[in-house]
Amino acid sequence: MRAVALGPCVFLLATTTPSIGLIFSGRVVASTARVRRAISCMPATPKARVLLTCDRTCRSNAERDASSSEAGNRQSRRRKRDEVKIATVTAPTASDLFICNDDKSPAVTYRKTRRKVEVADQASTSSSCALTVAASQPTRKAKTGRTQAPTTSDKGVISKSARSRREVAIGETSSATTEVVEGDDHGRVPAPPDSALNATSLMRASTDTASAASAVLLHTLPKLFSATVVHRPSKEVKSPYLCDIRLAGVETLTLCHTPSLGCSGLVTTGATVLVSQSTSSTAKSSHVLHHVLQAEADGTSHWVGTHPMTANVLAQALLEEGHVFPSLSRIETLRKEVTMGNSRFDFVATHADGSVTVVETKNVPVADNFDGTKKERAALLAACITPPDAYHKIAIFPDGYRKKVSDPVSPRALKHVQELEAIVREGGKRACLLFISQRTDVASFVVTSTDMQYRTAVRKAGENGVVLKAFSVRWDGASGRAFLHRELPIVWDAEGK
DNA sequence: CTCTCAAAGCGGCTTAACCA
DNA sequence: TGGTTAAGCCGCTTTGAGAG
Repeated sequence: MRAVALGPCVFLLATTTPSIGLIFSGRVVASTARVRRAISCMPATPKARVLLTCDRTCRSNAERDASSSEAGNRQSRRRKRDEVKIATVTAPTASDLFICNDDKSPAVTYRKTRRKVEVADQASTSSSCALTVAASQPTRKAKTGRTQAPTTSDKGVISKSARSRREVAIGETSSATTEVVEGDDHGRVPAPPDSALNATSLMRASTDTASAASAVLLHTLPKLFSATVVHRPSKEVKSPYLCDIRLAGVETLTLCHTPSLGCSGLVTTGATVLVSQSTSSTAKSSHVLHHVLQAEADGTSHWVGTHPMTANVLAQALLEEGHVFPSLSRIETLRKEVTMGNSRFDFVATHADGSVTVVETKNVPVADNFDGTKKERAALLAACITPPDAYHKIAIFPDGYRKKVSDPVSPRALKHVQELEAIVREGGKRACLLFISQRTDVASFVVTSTDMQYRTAVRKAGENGVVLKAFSVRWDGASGRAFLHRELPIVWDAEGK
């Protein structure tokens, strides 16, 4: 295959045999992996059109699944993957294999680069339609897409980011259809007029996009809907991963997936939340919970991101944009979910100078004015200690349920730290523990003193060379946009060191 | 009190199967 | 035989129920 000679052109990716191929000028010339490599060889191409489709004559995955024992979830996921897909990519990279479009929804989102692709001329046929790229908020429908299955040649490899998300943020227009909750620099939003927190009242249209435009956009979620948690776990399905919510303006209860479960007490009865519609046809719930509104004593409130997977997406963006390692050479490739030793680490970054950094990300949803046990807090209150500034809380990790006080909150997290330290000790690689707090009311980060096993392990790892970083992220309410807020200092003692 | 199990959803990895 | 994909497995996340 003459990959380099392809130039700006129309790619047609189609399954002809059970293999997926690249059709160029109507002829199958390559398989998926070769397409990836072909695209990676075209850095000078300003724009290419990509059509992912499926030859219905071949035996589909759905048919295979129907005859297998595992017919449920995967069958649906693969059926989606087999649907016709149309997309265009600007300055294509190896990771720009596009996904999922159908004739009802012209919008396409590629999950890893989070770009939205729109069909400019909907009247066009699939083989000749003109397509344009728009860096704006993906639609809910677009999220249904999935990437093509990774090939053995380049599993999990994400190419260097094609362009800065900062540029994307600046280039955004006001075309987004969802209403926006604009907060101040702390991400605070004003309290509603009545005492009951009503997210709908907070979702006023934005009149000032300047602050958002100058910020570093890290991620954009699909359209979000306001709701209130009624039961968790759900009364209908007794899984801790599901809750009953009441969507704004809807009387009946709706089943919602809560991937972070109770999120240390944040997602509880009465909580105001933002949810997206589930895109899985096999999911038991129709919606997925993303943010919870945390009220402050002074009447303001903050959106707190609770979705643990989003923390990884945010971490990826921070890594790719050079915010985590500003003094190191840029990251060339970023592999996700890489198994090393007995653990699987979130990212392995290869820098331009050939050095390698192993990164483990932790979502830090919890923040408080005080890090300690309930007993210690009661003692402080009894001593009439003045409450600290509500907007200078500490992001605290970990904070979770445990059976025994002597147990670590998260044995896995402890294992990860110890293995990161081992990686540094072996030499040849850098290791980093990256904490992501999806809230803006925090001024610093601590590893909780209520889990001394983990705290000691992290501190020891840091002393032995593991890079410890913490960032806070500002969520723009219902617009679903996440911006870098600040890097948080990691505090170990009362002197702030 | 302690331990085990299960719950939903996502996505990477391994192995088997298939095709040119 | 080499290349590629499908199928299945597993890790990850937190909490509550039930058994011993």
